[in-house]
Amino acid sequence: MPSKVSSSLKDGNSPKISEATVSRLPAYYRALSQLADAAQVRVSSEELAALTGVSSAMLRKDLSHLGSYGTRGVGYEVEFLRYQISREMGLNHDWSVVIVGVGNLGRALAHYGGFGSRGFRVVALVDSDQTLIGTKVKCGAEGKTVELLVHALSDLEDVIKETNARLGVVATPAESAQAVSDRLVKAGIRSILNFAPVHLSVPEGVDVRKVDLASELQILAFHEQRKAV
Amino acid sequence: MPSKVSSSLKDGNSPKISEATVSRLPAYYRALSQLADAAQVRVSSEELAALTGVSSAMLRKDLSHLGSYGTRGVGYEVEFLRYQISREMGLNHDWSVVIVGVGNLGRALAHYGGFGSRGFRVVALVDSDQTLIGTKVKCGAEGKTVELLVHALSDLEDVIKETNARLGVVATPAESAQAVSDRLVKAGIRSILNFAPVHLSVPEGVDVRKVDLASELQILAFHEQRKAV
DNA sequence: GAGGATTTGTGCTTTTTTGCACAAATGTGT
DNA sequence: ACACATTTGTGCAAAAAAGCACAAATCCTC
Repeated sequence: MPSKVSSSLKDGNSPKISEATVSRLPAYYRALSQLADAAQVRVSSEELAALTGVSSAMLRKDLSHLGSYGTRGVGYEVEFLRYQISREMGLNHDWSVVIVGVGNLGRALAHYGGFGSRGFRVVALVDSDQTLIGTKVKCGAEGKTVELLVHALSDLEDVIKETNARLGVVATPAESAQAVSDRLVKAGIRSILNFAPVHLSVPEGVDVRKVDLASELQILAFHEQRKAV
Repeated sequence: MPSKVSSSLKDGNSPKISEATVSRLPAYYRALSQLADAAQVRVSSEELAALTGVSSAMLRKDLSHLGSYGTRGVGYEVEFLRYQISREMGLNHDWSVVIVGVGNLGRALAHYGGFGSRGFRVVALVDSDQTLIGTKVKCGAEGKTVELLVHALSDLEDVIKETNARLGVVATPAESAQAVSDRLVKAGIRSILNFAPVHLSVPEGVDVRKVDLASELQILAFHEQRKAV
């Protein structure tokens, strides 16, 4: 409990880390994991920057916001830095994820191995399609697959309560996304990853990140068109 | 048709439109399509901003970069503005997409209906898995599904040449992503959408956009952790 | 056709993000 | 123990993005 004077910043122990930095931390974390797998002990800002596609100066500044974890003239200890980032981002414990919408995308997400290996566990699948409810879907990558029952959308609140899910993934059609989002929020979810191509309005205090596949292609198309002389 | 002098900007017809603006245009486009479907004729910056989750001032400034397509005191003509954006982004003609990697994610992307309806056509599937090569995979949403043959990775260059694909999607495991990217570039692809959790290095002139599902969850987890008091 | 109500387009300010350059700190070799 | 080669951490400058506020333009009513 922070009882100290909160300097001039928000609260006691969150030194306010910029959004741009936060969005790059996962890339650093991934690269460090890769280096650790290769049994590399130390890494320089230059090398880590190259692996993640940022400038070394930016990397150093980003990391400096977490603390002074490097050694001048030497570099960073791979394992130590990786741990510090994971701690800062709350990846030292698993996060439970509920996926709403078990269509093609929802199933692909459930299967996706990248989650499990990076601190996330899909604990529940929900859909409104009567032909899907009650069926079982394989979750997780090769290592440890689990079969999960598809629950009815009407049971959403109970499912969230029972599984203690903290993160919600919306993989429904655009039409139902806002309604699903509302129910997720009502059930206590305050962090949502939205794959539906609509903007979700949520109350203050709830975070939404949007992944819009078609938008990404459109942005590429825009630049591609400019290239053609 | 505005044939007037192009003010004092860069070159003849590319008035340099900021990256932040470009990244928001797809959202405007989608919202306008939605309004058009609902047969709405006019829209104010306030309304369109609400639909897309930006401030009305920012929306107006974004649109002003494309040209002066609104009418003061009235708003914007939905269809007209939609057309202007689609033209600016090159969505008035279809873009051919080749997907490399036909795993869970690749298949989900192939199925994904959002592409077809927004100017993109998946024209080729490629994989290195011998058990997949030669099989057929359904592409596109309900409306018009097409079955596509999965080609061998070794035929990548030919496939791209024959299908005239301009956009490449990398949906392979992290290990093979860089090699695939290199070959896409060598085959003439200059716009890549990367779903593999690695940074792709590409030569000057090639654009890469990255979609990292686990990263998105990690960013949410970071904020979620800060919420918990 | 004049006045009032809207709503866009944009100059200016503030904030955020990136980039540069170098001092401070560490290790090394003699 | 001392000069030297590295490499981090960071103050400051530049650039990009976001936000504010209001003049300009349009429509509507009487």
